[in-house]
Amino acid sequence: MLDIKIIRENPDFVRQQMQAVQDPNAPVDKALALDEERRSLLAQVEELKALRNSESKRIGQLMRGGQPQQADALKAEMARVGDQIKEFDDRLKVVDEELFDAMSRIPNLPLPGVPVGKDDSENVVVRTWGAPAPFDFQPRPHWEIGEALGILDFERGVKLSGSRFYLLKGLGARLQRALIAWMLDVHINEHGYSEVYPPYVVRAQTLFGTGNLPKFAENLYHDVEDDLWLIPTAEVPVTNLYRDEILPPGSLPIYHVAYTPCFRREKMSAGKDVRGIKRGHQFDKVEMVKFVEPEQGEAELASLVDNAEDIARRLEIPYRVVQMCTGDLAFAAAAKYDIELWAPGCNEWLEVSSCSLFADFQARRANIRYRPEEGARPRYLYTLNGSGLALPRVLIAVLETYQQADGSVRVPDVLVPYMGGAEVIR
RNA sequence: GGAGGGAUGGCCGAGCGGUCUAAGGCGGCUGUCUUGAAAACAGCUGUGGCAGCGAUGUCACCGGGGGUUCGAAUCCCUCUCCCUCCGCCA
Repeated sequence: MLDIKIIRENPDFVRQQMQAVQDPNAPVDKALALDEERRSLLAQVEELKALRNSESKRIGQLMRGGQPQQADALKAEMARVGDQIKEFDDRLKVVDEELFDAMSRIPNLPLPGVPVGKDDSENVVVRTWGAPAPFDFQPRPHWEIGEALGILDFERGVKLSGSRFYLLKGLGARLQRALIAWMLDVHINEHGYSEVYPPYVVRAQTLFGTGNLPKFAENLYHDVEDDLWLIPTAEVPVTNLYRDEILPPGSLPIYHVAYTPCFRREKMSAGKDVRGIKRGHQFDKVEMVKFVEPEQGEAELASLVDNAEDIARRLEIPYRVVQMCTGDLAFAAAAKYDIELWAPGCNEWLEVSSCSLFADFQARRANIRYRPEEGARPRYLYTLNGSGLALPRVLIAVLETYQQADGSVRVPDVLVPYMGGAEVIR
């Protein structure tokens, strides 16, 4: 959610930015009109309420002073004022709701440095690390490698849960567990994050705080009986940790890392990426979330991206970093970088991390503030998050990068201690 | 799942229709005293909206929402959460 004051004071700038993010129909002008109506109504109803407050006090005095006639006359008068107040309040409630709805549908403004572009074709590759090692055989895609090794089972996954579910077995399951444990350890021990184990099901209000509801409800699994929702990413519970709080001076920055499964219905991407384990309804992810002071936003984004890249570097898998142009920015993001691992078997770059700076957009929505110093007024903080990294795709990249001519897969050096010493999956 | 009890300011806690502009205490800040500190004493100490350059004014907020009333922390309805006991359970 944007600050209405920004729109009020720079309407032309905001309209122009809506063009840049390819959301020309964002209800900016509607919000402006509602804001004006709201303030006008407020001024009127508050004047009436001030009158009612003072006169009600006087009624009390008259009654105690034994002047019930005067009190009754005043009561009748205030009853009429009360009716007027009710009319204004009813109208104000409607206007408030409409304004909130309009504001909820206006996307974040991109940072000044974000390249302008209409869609993903104008995203910018900002750097590439490593070079694909040459193969002296034809590298195979992970679904072939995994099935041949007996560590991936698609058919039984479908039997249990339907399409887009699969099983990892034996050293495949262990490899994923090793990746999770190792990635968490790197972020905790070397990047300064503290680990969080959050609930995997949350209430609607929590999803609203991160912007997943109401706009993206169709991508979420929903338990109707208890009205709980399965999380689509750890970003949801972790960002909401400090919802409706004012963090005391000295709290920031806060870095959290969490491993959770993620659940997505993927109705919007039906038919895409059906092969392999690239896009399932359930996947695992290690997620980094930061709460920082506004002044540190961009520097924190840079270090967040580097923390994610570090995982790829340590795995010795070539990757590239792509900056989203204005037209491809997510709804809530002010700036966003993706990290893509090279997968030689499927012959494509796999998005394994998405690192975003939200500025105060989420903080405003979730009402997360901090007090810069003792006695100072609370300010909205800045939130950031990034995958570090998303699992099935890292698994794909490992299997395809480390595959050998005989169909076996070498275990990356950093993971061997987490694999009970196993150096090769065969 | 059953029965009962609760939710008030940073914390504890009073308040049960009008001086609530929320008692009192703790904590915090400032000042007096002191070489300094402690103690004592005095004052200050929530969040947000709107109007204003500002001083300031005004409104709202006692778990959330709705209602009764001239007037609600206080009465009524409803939801959420917490606690205690019983049952069940990894």
